[in-house]
Amino acid sequence: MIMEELITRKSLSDQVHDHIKRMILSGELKGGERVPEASLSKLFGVSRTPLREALKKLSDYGLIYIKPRSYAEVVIISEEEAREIAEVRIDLEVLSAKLLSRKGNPESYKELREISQRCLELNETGDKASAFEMDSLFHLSIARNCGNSVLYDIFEKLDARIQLLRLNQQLDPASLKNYIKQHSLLISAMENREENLIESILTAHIMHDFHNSSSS
Amino acid sequence: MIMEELITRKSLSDQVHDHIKRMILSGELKGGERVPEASLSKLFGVSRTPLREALKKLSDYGLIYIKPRSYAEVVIISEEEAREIAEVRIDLEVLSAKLLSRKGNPESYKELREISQRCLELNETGDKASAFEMDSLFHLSIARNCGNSVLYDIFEKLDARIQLLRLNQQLDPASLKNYIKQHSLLISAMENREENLIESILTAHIMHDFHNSSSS
DNA sequence: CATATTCTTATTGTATACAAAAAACTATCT
DNA sequence: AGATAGTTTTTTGTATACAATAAGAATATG
Repeated sequence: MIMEELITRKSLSDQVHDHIKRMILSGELKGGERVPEASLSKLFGVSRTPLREALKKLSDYGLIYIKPRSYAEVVIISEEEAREIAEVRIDLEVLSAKLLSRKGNPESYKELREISQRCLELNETGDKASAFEMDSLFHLSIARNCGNSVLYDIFEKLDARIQLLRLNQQLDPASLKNYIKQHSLLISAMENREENLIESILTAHIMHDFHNSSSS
Repeated sequence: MIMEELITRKSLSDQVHDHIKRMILSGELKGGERVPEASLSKLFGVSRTPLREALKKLSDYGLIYIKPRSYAEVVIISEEEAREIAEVRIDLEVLSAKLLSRKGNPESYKELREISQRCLELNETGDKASAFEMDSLFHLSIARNCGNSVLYDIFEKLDARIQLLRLNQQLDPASLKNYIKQHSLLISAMENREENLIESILTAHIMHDFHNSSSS
């Protein structure tokens, strides 16, 4: 993974995309804020061409809204859309988890346990943002290893908006700890190939995330 | 829908995108064929800028593969990926159909019946390509009216590759007629809110499509 | 003959310039 | 004050030019 970044130096477009994405997901760029090509290209020291491509990609990920011929702004996810995202998310993740459990690859479970552990540790240190980032990696890991790359690609895109929704989340470490601990239950259910259990745990887990994300 | 196209004249990027998409889905541009910016921009009489944006979008839809810094070509969907697409497709469509049946909007069923009817008629006249196009509209209509636009957006993207897979399909009108007739069964199941039936009909329907698409 | 190696060409990545459209502002009028 | 019309400014859409890189061809080498 690190190797890849070393050998294939990214295009300016991608670098700028990553940078702006981080700005949005960190809250530095807030919902509704404009994302003008000119000023941002100046800020990054690149021309409008790669910046424009970066904006297009951000819009694909649902992080900005481009109003044609006018301007682009960071999206504000409505209550309704948050509900829709959670609905699709449950569906896709349940499928991923079931597929992964059918494969039954021990390596995958090991990876999941490690991520889950790091998630707990980050929460202990009070770094909520990083803990959530790690939580996303947990869910992405399931999709990545489930044996369906088309599914992964779809979910990876959806994940951007899932992370965006969490920005408003005001959760005390105790509740978050509770949330993270559900990961272990899910892993066990997958290992035992109990598909009904997988579905109920994951649904509850995601709904927990959803209710905290959209409350504020 | 027609209104929209009239009032918002599309950007060159989008026009070019639509044009190339049609070229690919009609078979005019075949899998593996290169899609160079220079020659195509010349062909359409536009500059490389909008053409480049069109290619980027086509790549988002999974219709071309862009090899960074080198060239782009029309994708060839592997057997493995075709399987993955079918797997995700079943999952998303079953969810859409269930959601639609829970809403129970009569208008939606009316629309589905009309599309299905036109689908049959097109097959009668021997216009297989148009019949398939109409079949895509049938499935897209379910997703559009299911009450989850996030789900629709995802499925709409997947549909491009579903259509691409059908290019190799060699199906006699009788088998196709059989396939299209399953639409009515699905509509009934949705109207009666029999979710298990919805799932089994749709799964069989899509697998039918899948097997015929990936056989050649 | 197969395999490196160099050279040429094709193709993309990025910067820049200009035109067109929309947004923001200002002055005016009711 | 609020709406309206006209003007200015901002911002995007597109064309074009140049640089950098990869592909393909020609040439050398074992």
